[in-house]
Amino acid sequence: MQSTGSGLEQSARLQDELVLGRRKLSAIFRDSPPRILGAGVSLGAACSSEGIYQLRAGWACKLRDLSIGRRVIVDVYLPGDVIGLDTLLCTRRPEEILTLTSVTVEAIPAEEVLTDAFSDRPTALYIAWLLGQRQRRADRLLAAISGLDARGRLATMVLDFYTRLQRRKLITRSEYSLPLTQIQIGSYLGLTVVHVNRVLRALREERIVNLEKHCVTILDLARLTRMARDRATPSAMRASTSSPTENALLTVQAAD
Amino acid sequence: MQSTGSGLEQSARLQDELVLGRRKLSAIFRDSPPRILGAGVSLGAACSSEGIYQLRAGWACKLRDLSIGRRVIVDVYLPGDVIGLDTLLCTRRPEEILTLTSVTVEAIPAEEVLTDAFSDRPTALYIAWLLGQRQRRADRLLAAISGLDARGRLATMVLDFYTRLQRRKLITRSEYSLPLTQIQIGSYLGLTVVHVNRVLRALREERIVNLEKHCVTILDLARLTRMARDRATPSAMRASTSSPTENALLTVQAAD
DNA sequence: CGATTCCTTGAAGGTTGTCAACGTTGGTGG
DNA sequence: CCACCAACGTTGACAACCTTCAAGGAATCG
Repeated sequence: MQSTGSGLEQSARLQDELVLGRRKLSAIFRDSPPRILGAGVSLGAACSSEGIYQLRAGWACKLRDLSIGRRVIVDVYLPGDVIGLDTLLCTRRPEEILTLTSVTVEAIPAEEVLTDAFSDRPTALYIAWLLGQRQRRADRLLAAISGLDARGRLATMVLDFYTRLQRRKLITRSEYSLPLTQIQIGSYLGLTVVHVNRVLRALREERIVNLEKHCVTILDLARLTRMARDRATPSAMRASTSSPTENALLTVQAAD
Repeated sequence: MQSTGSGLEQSARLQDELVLGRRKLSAIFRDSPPRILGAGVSLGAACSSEGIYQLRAGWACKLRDLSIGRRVIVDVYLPGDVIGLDTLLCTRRPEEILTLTSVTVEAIPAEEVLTDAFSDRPTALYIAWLLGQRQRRADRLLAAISGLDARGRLATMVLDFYTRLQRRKLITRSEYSLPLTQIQIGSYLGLTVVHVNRVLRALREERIVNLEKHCVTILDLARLTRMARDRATPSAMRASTSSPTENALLTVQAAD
């Protein structure tokens, strides 16, 4: 607000409201009986009614068709994630969610979300926050696929799941279970199975990260982080000494 | 849904509410004086207060850092688009929006969005719809970059802007102005300038699409659409005759 | 145990990136 | 008006990365 000094106070109130919204949404979720589904089934087919879901246990992913017969994984959901908010208000194209493991989910029918959740300000705010969070995940993945090579993408993925699991207190050590097959990893990162396999072997031999039998062990967090940031290009150091003509996007930014 | 017959009626009411929400949000936007900015400036720097924006004219894009010195374009905004909703509730990391042309924008300060917009149900619904729309844009781009070669990505981009402009009645013929430089196109599609240039020349020579001097002319819509769907792989036709062992993601889907 | 999927590895080839150089454009100031 | 400069566009040669194709081994499930 324009009234000076209220910034911090408002920010704290926003936090409180978001926490309240989360509690309220969780309460609605708990009203529905939790369902248990096997691995490799479609959420839409399993739960007849449209709506949103929350994973209580297990992993799932969102698929998107490229053409007939070709589909890509565009998002991966971990325990605790809320699924389906982004397509709730989209009339056409029902989203396709696939379970990666056996899962337990709670669901809220679409109508109930519209009537109950959006009428309540804190809940609506929390939903918007969840949507923003999913968007940031998508942007991060997009940037990784668009700008990094296979090693960088794999490093990004491993670190992303690592931090998300850690933030939810689902792991403590630098080791976690990754239910994706190599085929699915390839579909998620825009690579072929063959190449995923090769790069994983290289990372294991270099003792950076071990990914075997659906189990990830981070061996060298520092190098892994560096790989997810920089591209392994020999000319990277030349950037500092490069002539006054630099990258355009950089230049425009520098003009700021 | 479970109450018979009310499905259609509810869906119609939802549409009405979204239209109402759009009108209300537009009204708030119009309360602010429109600003005119030059090309290549940061929205955040130009408008001191945090908040959301609506483009009335001109193009802009959202940048994301990969590492120091490397940034990619993760979204492109056209006239009419609302910007900044996804980071509104994200405390850290102010987003970086860059104008691609000179633009006129209207802004709503963050506090005002939180107090006014979210307290009103239709407006909150419309904001959620906008967030979902942006998410679908991101997913589409992600799928294209992850699964298509350079030709397919360029085709997807050209078609995407085409349909978005058309839907807003900003163009009628199959021709529009594209303010992105080839460098920026590369940054958006995960390609280098050199390669973007080569592929554009090929597409021009094949009389599929002409992209020159920031002006796009679609010459063969059918082939362009096909390129954005399928990957130009000689083995694509083998899929139909391929052995019982198909792609895993396909199989899981077929099991549904 | 068979069957299916997944994992693994090699060889070959295509797509894309890198490097380097030059042409083009648009803006600025002498 | 022209020279100059910076950013952008264009092209060629070469290398790196990644995919495709093929085949065999390992794991999983009924």
